[in-house]
Amino acid sequence: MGGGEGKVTARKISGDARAEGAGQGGAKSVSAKDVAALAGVSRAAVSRTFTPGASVSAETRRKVLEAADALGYQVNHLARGLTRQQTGIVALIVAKLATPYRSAMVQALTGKLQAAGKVAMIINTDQEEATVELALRQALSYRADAAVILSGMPDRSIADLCHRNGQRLVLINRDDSLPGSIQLRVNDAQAGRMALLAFLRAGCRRLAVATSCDDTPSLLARERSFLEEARTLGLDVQCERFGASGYDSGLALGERLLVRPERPDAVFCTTDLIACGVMDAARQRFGLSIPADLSVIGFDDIPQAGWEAYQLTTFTQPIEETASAAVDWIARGENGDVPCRVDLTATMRWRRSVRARQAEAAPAG
Amino acid sequence: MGGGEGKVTARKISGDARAEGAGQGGAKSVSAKDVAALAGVSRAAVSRTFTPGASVSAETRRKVLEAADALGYQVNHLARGLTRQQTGIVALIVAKLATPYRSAMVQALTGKLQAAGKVAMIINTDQEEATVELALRQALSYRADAAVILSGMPDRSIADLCHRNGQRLVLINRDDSLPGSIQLRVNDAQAGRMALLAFLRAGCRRLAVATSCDDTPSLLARERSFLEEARTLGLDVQCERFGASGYDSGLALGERLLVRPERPDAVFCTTDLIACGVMDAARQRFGLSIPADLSVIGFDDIPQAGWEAYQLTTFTQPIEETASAAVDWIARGENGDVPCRVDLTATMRWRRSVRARQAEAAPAG
DNA sequence: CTGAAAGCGCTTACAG
DNA sequence: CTGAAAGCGCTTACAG
Repeated sequence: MGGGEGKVTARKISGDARAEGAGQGGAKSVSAKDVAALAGVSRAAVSRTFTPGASVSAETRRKVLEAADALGYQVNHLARGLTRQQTGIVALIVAKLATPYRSAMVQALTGKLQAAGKVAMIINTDQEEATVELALRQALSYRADAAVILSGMPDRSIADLCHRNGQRLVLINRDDSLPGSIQLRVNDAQAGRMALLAFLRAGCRRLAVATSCDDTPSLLARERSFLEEARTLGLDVQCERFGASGYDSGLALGERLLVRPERPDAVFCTTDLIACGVMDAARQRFGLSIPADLSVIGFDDIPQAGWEAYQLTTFTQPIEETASAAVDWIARGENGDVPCRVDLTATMRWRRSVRARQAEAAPAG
Repeated sequence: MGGGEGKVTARKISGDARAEGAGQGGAKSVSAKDVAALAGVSRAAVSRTFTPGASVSAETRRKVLEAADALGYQVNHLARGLTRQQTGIVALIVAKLATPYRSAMVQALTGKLQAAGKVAMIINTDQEEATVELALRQALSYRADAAVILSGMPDRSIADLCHRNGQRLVLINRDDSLPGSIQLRVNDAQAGRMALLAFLRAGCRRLAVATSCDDTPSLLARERSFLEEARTLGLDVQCERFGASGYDSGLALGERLLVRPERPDAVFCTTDLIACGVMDAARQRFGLSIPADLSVIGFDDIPQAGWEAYQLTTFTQPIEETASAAVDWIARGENGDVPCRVDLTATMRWRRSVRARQAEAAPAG
């Protein structure tokens, strides 16, 4: 399964002797018992030394710490998790992790989780389908205190299972709300409307939206709100939908849209990646110039949107805020039978892909 | 710490009752004992049912499975890890996860780990410095079977601690070799030489390299090999070094290089991100055209290198192969007192940022 | 094939 | 403050 082109050459390195320490194979690690023995105290004493707020005398503590250090002792969080009611593990369930937006979110989440004394376990759902359920079961197996769902949507029964087992759920931009979970949402719908208005103010009249076939709640909300606002204003919008929401789809979408007789002069892309593709198609394949011939607005504000070659006007995802809200809720650990919802806002980031406001253009002929 | 601009509005959702199941707070999850009771068998029987290859009669197995399903039982991997000598957890130690190359590696690693029945725990070392050691200690706390180091380099003493505790180390593009570890390396040095030769064949004569101040082994090897090969051939190379290895540094590096009186006609960038920055600086700030006025070669083959706006000639990192090699070694679980090394190769990917071969140019005046 | 029992490494009332 | 003991949920020889 791992094949590919890079040639692999393995060889043993002779040198370097073996580590001084313990023998062969899966070495047993040092336990509290060992430390207790060396320090001349009880196992309980060493446990207390490593439990913030437990009562140990300074002297005992010193002896324990010394012995622990000498032995290289680390408290075993697995065993601790078995005893206490929580493990400190939080599962991040995610597909297509290498995408700019996703990886930024995962970076923020792992960093903040760490700062809060938790640790992230990542469960990759790229593989087979219908795996959100499997992922959640795996999280359950490791007794994760919580699971953060970045991709896919668990159905009710598995969510209930999590809830029954005390595993809390945070749903990022998913639409259902589930018992014992928190739902983090961004203002996708508002963004769609703002994009439309921005185009109109710029004097654009041949409107289009480019989106993918991934029907995530966010993408749908962006698309629909743009369309609805247009309908309200009695405007026509050409809508093209294709593939996954990546750069390549953007390229294809750009081609399809720009080849039309009624060539759009503005396109709202539900994703920055799509927008970059659309821009490249416009420039390289149609010789168009942006924003003079075509205005583009994206969503996400991935790093590439700010690159000189794009300078894309877009909506910046509140990644830090989202991650903070998730981690705070997890760390707070309230009983959470009542579903909770937090609304975050993606704010518009003006760059140079929308032409400057200009007088109402005469209807293009 | 998590502040920022997005406005946050939280509110409770009233509806939806509470889940039918267990009561308030950190619900206790169902254990093998519960299943055993319901199925009318011993705890050992349920354990065996979930242990591949253990001996259970079909009838017992059926009863157990039925009860387990009814109760929503999941074996507790933490408890299992306590008993068996391994937990199935592998720690990924990484900084700057949101970078294209890093996130692709993490995606590959998590996917393959999962396929091999392991699970990835990610330890983010963005925060404070000197945290590789802390990260490794955390991995030890969770009794990770292995730790994969993508960023930073642990010093000898902590590596020994890992080894003594039976935690195996995989080092991706780090230069030291450590006991009980595997070292995965890519042919950076060869790449540097190939890049130089490619420029020469294209007729470029005013050579430069653009790199960052991150002194990772890989970056250094790429830079040095390019420089040395040039020296061997008696050629001069302008070398510019700046910041971290991202797009912004590339922009700055491009400016610094292109403003020089002896303007380079070829620049080898130790990273694709830097290359994209250099290309944008060349085009947008100097009105240069690529490859006519300037040839560029990068390294990594991140997705953006293939975007129409760049079409960057680069070296593609053997990400899948690297991840496979790492996971195979981890899964194999050999005793590993002897350090092991695997050499992978990044192959050159020709695109359009190097001008076509041309007759030896008359020495530019 | 199956169950009783010991053990993995920790924590936490419970006495002192 | 401190230790002995029970318990967290599982697995694995050991007998049967």
